[in-house]
Amino acid sequence: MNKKREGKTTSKIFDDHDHGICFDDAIEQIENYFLKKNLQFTPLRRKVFEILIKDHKPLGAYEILEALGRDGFSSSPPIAYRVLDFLMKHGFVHKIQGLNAFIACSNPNHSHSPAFVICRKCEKVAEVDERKSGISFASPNIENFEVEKTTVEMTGVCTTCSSAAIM
Amino acid sequence: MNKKREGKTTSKIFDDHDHGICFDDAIEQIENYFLKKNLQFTPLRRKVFEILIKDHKPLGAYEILEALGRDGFSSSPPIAYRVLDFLMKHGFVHKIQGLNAFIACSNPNHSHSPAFVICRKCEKVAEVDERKSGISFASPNIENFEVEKTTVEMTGVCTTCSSAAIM
DNA sequence: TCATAACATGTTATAACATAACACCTACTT
DNA sequence: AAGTAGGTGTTATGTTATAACATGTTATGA
Repeated sequence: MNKKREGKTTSKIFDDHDHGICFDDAIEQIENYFLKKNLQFTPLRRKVFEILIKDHKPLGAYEILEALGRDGFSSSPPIAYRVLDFLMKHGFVHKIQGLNAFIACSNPNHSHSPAFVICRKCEKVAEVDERKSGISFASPNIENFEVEKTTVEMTGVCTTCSSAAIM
Repeated sequence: MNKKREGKTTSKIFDDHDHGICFDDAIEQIENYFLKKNLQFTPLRRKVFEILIKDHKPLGAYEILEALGRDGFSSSPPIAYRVLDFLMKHGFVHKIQGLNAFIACSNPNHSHSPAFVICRKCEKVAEVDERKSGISFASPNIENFEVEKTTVEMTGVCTTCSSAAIM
């Protein structure tokens, strides 16, 4: 999965991080959140979240179902969609519309209007912070329209892919 | 379809316009473009574009297929998807990811990275101009990542809907 | 003019994504 | 105990999209 670690320039935005820390942090965060809000962090919900945070890339609902099946859970479609809806509602999972796929949230504030950068070659996805990325959205209020949710997805090619291939 | 035209405040962004002018303009524009680029504006392509620009709201591929069928065209799925892909490639149609639907472009410069405002109640969609709307995207270049296409969709409730209903 | 290449459309079948509807179980409440 | 709410399981089906191949049409050039 991480074939290109030797020497090549890598895009900052897709930089690796310590999966161990990332994973543990994320689990702790979600546990605290559920505790505080008096929500059930059931084995199924935990497993779905773990599957997503482990892979750290967007997974289709049916991929998640396969993983669930391998781990002894039921794997009929509603199982995945229900849990995903629930986790999305609380900001721990986001849907990447352009890929019909789901990704664990990597943002500690659980924005409900994240922005994503998607490499159309390796399908890696990065959740970007407004500030850091240089992207900026003006007020979410557009002339009498109340914006509840903003979907922002930037598709292109990451440096690793563009430098590695003949295009 | 346009039940609320009497007196209520309407959201500027969804303001009505002269469909006749809009339609004619759009057809003329696309004709000119195809001519200039030496592309074929075939009856099928024309019809699909007309269906979209007439309705002036996002239509699902299968809705377009029904309309095609009613007008004597073939209505098997690939027909619609192929034409839609073609029209999208040239910027005359956009896909609204959040609705799995397609809409004719209302922007004369055929941006390939438009922004949309979507009312989740009436499902009206407006294509907004960066400048006018107060939305702004910074450079499409994010640290070594070449952005090719940006999807921006803002979902919420328009004034007409929020003032009309009990929510 | 006929071969051919490129493009456009037609058709069948199927893949991929998502939800409706109902059943059952558990935990908590009154 | 009966009632309610939340969570999961299951079957069936609905919706969206594409693969693969067949046929037609137009432009080009030998």
